[in-house]
Amino acid sequence: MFDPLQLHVLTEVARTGTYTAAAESLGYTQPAVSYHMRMLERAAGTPLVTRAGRGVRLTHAGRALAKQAEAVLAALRAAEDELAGFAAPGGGQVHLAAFSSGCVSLVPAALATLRRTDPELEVVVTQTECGTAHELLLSGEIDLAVMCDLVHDPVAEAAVRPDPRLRRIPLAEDRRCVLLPADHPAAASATVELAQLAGERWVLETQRTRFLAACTESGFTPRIAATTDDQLTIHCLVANRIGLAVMNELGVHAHTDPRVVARPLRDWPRRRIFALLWPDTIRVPQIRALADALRDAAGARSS
Amino acid sequence: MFDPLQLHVLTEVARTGTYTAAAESLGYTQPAVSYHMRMLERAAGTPLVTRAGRGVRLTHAGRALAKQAEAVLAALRAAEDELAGFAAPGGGQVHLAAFSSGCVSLVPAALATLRRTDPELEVVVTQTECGTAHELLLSGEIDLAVMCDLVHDPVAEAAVRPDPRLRRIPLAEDRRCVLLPADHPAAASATVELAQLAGERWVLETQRTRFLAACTESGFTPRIAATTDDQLTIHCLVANRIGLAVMNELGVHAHTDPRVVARPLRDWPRRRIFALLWPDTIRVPQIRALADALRDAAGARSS
DNA sequence: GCGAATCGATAAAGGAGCCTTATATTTGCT
DNA sequence: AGCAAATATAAGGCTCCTTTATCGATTCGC
Repeated sequence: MFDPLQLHVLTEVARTGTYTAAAESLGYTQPAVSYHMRMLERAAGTPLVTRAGRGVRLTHAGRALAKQAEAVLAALRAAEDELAGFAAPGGGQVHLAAFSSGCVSLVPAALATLRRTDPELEVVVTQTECGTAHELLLSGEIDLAVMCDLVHDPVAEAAVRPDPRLRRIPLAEDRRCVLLPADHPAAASATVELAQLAGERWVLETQRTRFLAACTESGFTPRIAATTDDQLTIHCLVANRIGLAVMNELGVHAHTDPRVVARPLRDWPRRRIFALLWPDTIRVPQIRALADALRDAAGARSS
Repeated sequence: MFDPLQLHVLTEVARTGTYTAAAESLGYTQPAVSYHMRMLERAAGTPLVTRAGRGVRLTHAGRALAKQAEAVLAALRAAEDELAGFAAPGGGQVHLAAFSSGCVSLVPAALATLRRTDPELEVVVTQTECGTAHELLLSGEIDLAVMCDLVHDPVAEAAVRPDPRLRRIPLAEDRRCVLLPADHPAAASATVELAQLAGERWVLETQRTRFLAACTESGFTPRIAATTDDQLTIHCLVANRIGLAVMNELGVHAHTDPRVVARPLRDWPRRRIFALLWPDTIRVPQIRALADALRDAAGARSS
């Protein structure tokens, strides 16, 4: 395998026509060029230059190799150019996957922070379920996953047990909230209890087994006013007093209607939000910056 | 500039997934791979791998660089492949230019020799006048020129005065011959004198000033039977007794008709045939082989 | 033609880089 | 918990690279 440094020397010799000029152009001394050309000729197995009066002439083999050398050096420059994007302080790419609620709250906040601190950093965001985010992290397609686990939820808990080799960065705890009109009596207290709201009408998502079970535990059966899975629709229905709703705390902040407030449910299992990554990748500045921004975003939200 | 050895290490790490396997594949020890990857990361300015349990994982920068590394290594392999043709013992190319008479005599003989001694060597032959061959040699487009100078010919001598930096390899001395039927009385002697042939009819080339002047010196004016510049036509005309002809010794051997013989003219200026090349290029095996073959061909012809 | 200047070749010495052996540390599997 | 496997680190030895100094060859100007 040819040494690209020597190939560079060859191209300079070809360009300038003398060893001395090539040496000056390369910042070397003339004997260094002489040495490298000799080594290159030994590697090539054939003379590459011949003395011609004061300077040197390239042989046919020398001209052919010089031409190939240009291609090699161009490929090396291309590699350097591409890596310059990664190595640039604050630049580069980082790949992130997050579940839906995280995408509308933590991720935008973190990206807003990064826009100030690392304006050149490009974050590639993918919205997926927690299970596929975990897969993507294992396969290396993403650098960081924002996930959640549902404490005491036997179904979901089995799905998102993270690989023990991965590192968790706790971000926030997500409380289940009741969405209710701002002038509702229960809005007066900081938290609410399900039993207080036994007589209300409800706007529910399709996935409602946990909620119904909790109502049963509290001794009532909820009256259903509407069913929708769209978070924004739920907000509007509550604002127009169609009924109350339950929603994850993270989703609450995505849409702020003055007529609607959210009050956490007391004694409800909390959802833990955390980032997941390979332990050593925190050394990569881009990943570190994103992880820090996520932590900041979560901290600002919880305060 | 990245070290291609380290880029090779990177591609092997990417392929195998572990340093140990990459080291074995490369014939190194594991610490050597570890060292090179560390150096490569320092050159790249960003982490390229992260530990993932027992093995390592490439970062996005690492994967990008590995991809570029493939291109660099491919370019290096291409350079090696191309040079293999030049470095192969006996293979490669050599570029030659020769004047017309040389092309039909010395060059074919030399190439026949090379076909035996260096069957893989490719000789690129260009037929040019001596002046342009000299130019091509100076510009480096050819490696070797077969030329002639006309002793005592003031016109031609000025045109082909070779650059003093070039080296001459004498090949042969070319005598001017008379072409005559085999049963002609003058064919009995080894050489002929122009005065013997005062009564003959002649087949002449367009360029005939030298010959006419010589006839005048010998005291007669030749009778012209035909005029042509084609060497083969001249041969045929002589064979069919249309007339006699004068021809350079080199051209005589291009066509052997049993009815025709050539006899050198006495007291006629000789043409010196020589090869011209840059002094150091004789180190190149291909050029050396061709020069030797030309010398052999000239020696065999003169004997 | 002859001397000065320029260019390449070579030798020796100092230093940097690279590979190895040996050992420690981390991780995964049973 | 303990063994196996993989990476990280340290130190030694060897090679390669660059420089300084000098010589030989060639060119160009007077």
